[in-house]
Amino acid sequence: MRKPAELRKAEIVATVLDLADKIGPDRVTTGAAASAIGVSQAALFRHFPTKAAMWLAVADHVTEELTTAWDNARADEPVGRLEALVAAQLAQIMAKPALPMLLFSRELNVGNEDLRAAFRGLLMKFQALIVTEVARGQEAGCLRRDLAPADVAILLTSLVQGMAIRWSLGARDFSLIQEGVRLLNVQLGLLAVKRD
Amino acid sequence: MRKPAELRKAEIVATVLDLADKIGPDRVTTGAAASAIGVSQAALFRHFPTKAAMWLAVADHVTEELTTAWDNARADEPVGRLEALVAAQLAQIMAKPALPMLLFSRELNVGNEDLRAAFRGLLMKFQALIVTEVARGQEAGCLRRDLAPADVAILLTSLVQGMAIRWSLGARDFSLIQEGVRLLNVQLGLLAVKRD
DNA sequence: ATCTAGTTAGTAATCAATCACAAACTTATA
DNA sequence: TATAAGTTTGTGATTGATTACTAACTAGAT
Repeated sequence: MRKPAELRKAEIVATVLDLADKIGPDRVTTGAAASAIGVSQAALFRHFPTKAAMWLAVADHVTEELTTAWDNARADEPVGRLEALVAAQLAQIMAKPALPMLLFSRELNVGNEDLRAAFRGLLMKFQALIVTEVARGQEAGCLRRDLAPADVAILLTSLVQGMAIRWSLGARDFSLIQEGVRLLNVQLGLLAVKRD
Repeated sequence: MRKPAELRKAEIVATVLDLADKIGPDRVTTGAAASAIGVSQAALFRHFPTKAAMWLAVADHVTEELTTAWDNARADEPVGRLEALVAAQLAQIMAKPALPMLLFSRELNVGNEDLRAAFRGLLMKFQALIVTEVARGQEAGCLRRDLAPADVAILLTSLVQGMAIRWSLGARDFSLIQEGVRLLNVQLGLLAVKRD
């Protein structure tokens, strides 16, 4: 079945990401993706010059999705926004379990330098959002002021990554977002100004 | 050059791990390993029946190295031991950057279920060591008692993993062990009983 | 003389990418 | 409106490279 190129491109991107979830990023061959879509393997190269270009398109798509998820994580207090940001990130990882694996995939780590740069940029952007909100929380007087915002941000984003790894490598038998938010609140409790 | 099988086996294991550091776990082909050693590709199959068996031997080797590193991380107080354990872990990762990547490698995640089990066991063992030491620290009165040791352990191991990811994806332009221990102490400061 | 650790020279499988070509859609003109 | 011309999206067959693994043979030490 013929489709306009725009639609087909989007379909390829979605399928590559979906297959990456199911069988792992490095197992996604052009043949596998094509047969999952229902076209010939050669058809993919009508829309992308190389397989690396397909992955870059996937990165673009993920960037958009993550960015809007971050934008939608609103709250009136800085601490609430921190929780919303982390929850949004965990939700995205749950929905697309390939994301953590992609960071260590062969595709990203060898040969596809642009893909690597794209995802590094994403992580840095998230980190920057957290730093901003931590600083705001300190100014508002709800977070301890004796720690550098950048250090606090590393503690918080590390928690996200650590939870993602536990969930990804394990049997995925717990709710990533539920456990993640619970432990985030444990950490935020440690970071709150002491009221006693 | 002929070598006794024992030596050659060890050489193969070391070379596979070393190549994994340099070019990534999934790029280590039998041909690449063989030519790095200086023998023909077929020679490897004199010592291991399959490539998967080579990786299992690598896992055994890593298990031994990590275990002795943990054993040598001694200290008289629980908090000092926590720091020593984390420092030892970070040092191992710095020395063998393939370790985090291996967790998400294709080799481990598809087909080689034994390899996956081996590394999952290693992670769980480390986690258990941390839990034990946190509980001891709480009993000794140097760590806050209002948190579950398992939760605290997740915060600490997540920090290790988060730092490893930052270091691994970035330009590896900072000392993983130095920055890691610094941030560990920030976290441990948050967990210490308030003396004021 | 007999293992033992090696070799050279293969195999079958898998993969990304290319090729000539065909069908379906679009546009312009008679 | 009908149709010719051109463009877009597809296919099947194939290629060349790479891979893990095997088979048949060989040099050297005990």
